[in-house]
Amino acid sequence: MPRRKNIKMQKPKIKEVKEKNASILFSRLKGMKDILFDEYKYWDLVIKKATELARAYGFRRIETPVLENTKLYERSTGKGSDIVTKEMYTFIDKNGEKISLRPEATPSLVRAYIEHGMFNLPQPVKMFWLGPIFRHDKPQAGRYRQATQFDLEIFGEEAPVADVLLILLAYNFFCELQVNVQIQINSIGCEECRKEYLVKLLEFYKERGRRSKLCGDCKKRIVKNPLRLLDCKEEKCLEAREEAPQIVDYLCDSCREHFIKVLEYLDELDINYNLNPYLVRGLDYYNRTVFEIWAIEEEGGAQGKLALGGGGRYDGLVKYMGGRPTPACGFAVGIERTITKIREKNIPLKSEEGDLIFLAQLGEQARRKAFAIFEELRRAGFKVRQAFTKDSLKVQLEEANRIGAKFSLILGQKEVMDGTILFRDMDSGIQEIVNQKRIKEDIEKKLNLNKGK
RNA sequence: GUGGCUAUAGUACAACGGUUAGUACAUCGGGUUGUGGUCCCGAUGACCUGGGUUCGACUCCCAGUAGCCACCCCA
Repeated sequence: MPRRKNIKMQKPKIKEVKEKNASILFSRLKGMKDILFDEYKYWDLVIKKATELARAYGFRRIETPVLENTKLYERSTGKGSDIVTKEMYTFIDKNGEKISLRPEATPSLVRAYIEHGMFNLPQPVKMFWLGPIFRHDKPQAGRYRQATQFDLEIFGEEAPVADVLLILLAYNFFCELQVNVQIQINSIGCEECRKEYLVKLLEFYKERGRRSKLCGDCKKRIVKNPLRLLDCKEEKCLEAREEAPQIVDYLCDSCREHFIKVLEYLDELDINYNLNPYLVRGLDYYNRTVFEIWAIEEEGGAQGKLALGGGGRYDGLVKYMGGRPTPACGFAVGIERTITKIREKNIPLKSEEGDLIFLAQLGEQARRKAFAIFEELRRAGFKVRQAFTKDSLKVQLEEANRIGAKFSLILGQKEVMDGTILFRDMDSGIQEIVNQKRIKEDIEKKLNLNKGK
């Protein structure tokens, strides 16, 4: 027993599982998830939709390494952000370099834009990205330590259309997957107007002792990151917030104009949005337009403002990261959360597979022959399935039934002898004997007949 | 980091302070030797770990661990 204690202390993540023969198995790490067979149909659907839409809007795919230098995130995501201070998987590489598993996509994409001289490409550069991100957060509903994001970025376009294009794409993504969402949108202005606003905001909180009524966190925020005061969900803070000045009233002329344009487009496109003066985002690099995509609760679900995606404009980041001054904006969608929503709605998914044909065999000789037939049919483009590891016909037909095969081809000793094969209709159970040479033509004919029904 | 709830076969759930811990689905095998979907029969398979209370704990208590959920934050 003391032996086990030692193991536990050295490798706290390894969980022992008792088994008959006392072998040790390893279980998943906290917050990590296996995607099993049945769930994959949702992934296929969502990823296909994401890729299709991104291409339709002129975005091109890019992938970046899972590991990056930690400094990349410290500089872009922000040294003060929660992501960098407490959620990153960071460790020292064998060569002494401090590296991190990517907690989000944007920094890598900014890096790639600069590193590959993409400012020499025709602007704007529109890219999409699909892959895992890692955050050492405490897992709960819709939150994993490894999550998958669908991310889009537009570099080199200052016009409000770029913001709108992203929102439109995101919105369509969810609509077409039949997930009801609402866009939450706000503008947090540029450095100039935000500065002015923050002065007003602080004044407001100092008045009438409002400050003393805030929750502990907010008392810290007031010094460190006052914008986030608007974000707090504590009741007393919500109360104080009610009469607080709103940033939209303090935007400078160009920021206001930009924001109004965005909203005008959204109105015209009939996108369901909510102008949310309290929406600010946690990452340091945003300016002007910020938005989140919230799932609309189906029924009675009082709370649950689960963000399915979020993004905004970050005009200063590329320059800050060492590139040329380049306006940019982007957004990310959480794939796992999207899938959760789709599953909640119980929308029946059509299976991607078409008409399946099952090839059964009986006896060693038949099995050899069946291999050849299988290859021939497969190469001809038929969707043939088999269970060559099984001997009994009963088991094979069970399998055929399980996968929903339209027809089964049965090849036994007798059929091998006289060059025929049995053709069984799985719905009716009617069988006929067919010449092996005519299999393909016959399948074709039957499948067509079947469609006619 | 803070708080709440839970812990029984692969999955979903039961039960009990005491002797063979049930049920459903799944899995495997059978219902005469070459025929699936229904039905019938059978088999495999579980009490998170440690301590305490007790004559006796899967059951009660405590701790640990894990999972779920909420806060925080976010996708």
